[in-house]
Amino acid sequence: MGRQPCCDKVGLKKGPWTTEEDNKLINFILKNGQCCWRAVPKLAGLLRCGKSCRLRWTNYLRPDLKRGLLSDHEEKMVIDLHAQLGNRWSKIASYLPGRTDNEIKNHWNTHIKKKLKKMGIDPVTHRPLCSATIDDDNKETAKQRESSVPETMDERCREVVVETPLMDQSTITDAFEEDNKNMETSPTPLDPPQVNNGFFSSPDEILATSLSSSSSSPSNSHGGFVSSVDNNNNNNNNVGSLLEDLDFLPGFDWHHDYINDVGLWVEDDDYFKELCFVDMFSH
DNA sequence: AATGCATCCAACCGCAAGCTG
DNA sequence: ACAGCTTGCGGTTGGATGCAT
Repeated sequence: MGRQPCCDKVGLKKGPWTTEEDNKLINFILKNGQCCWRAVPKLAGLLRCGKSCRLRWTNYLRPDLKRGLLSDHEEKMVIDLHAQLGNRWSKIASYLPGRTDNEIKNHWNTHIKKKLKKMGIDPVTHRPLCSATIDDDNKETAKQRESSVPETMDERCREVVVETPLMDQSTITDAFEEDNKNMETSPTPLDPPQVNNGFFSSPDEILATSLSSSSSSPSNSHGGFVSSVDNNNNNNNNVGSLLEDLDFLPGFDWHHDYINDVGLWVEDDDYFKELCFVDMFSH
């Protein structure tokens, strides 16, 4: 027995939504909440399938959605997250409040991908492009590598030991800032965190030193500062931005691991080694 | 003004995961 | 364990728009 289609296609409308349809859907969901998308079109008086209604609501009508282009900061987050998660757009979107997976996916395909290529970075692997760029013949290989993105930090760490290091994130940041000079600038979405003498004032914040350095000096080749911020505090992303701006540790680069919600100063290729260290500490 | 091309993004499609009986 | 159903995800498409010629 074959699979039933998601909806009875006969007599159902497809294509762009009209204002009238939007209003019907908004009114219905605001009144009844989100439940049983299959039943929504019938109850809301729409000639659409439930899937189409769900998509319209989640990608366009939801009141908590941000509109407009992604900010520089959001773009950087997307790049960092993509480096760690691959094409898991919904997962990436979950770290960007008010943004949808579709929006991020579109932005990636139309803007970021192009920028990275222009900067000589492979948008699939986030590593410097070789002389041969990824053409159609190599797409399959790239796909396979992407599908094998390790789940845990430990796995990622193990992999990195034998692989080419990732592109220096500060290079990406600089290039993006340069590139974005010509674009419309948007204000930083969040207020910067309070910092006293280079240390965070909130009790939720910690500063830790590297495992590899029995001394706490960040000048150790594997040394780094780690900052963790309360999940409920939206300032976490700004901590990274702020420290980036501060030129806090000359010779070190600021990285943010959005998945584990930690930021850290690292030296060149030590990015994932440091992430691994953070992961070890958190378990 | 007309045409062709490139770009963008909302919406669609097919598949897989998750849930329930 | 299995089948059927719903929901969610990621890849892809095609219409709208902008720009160059």
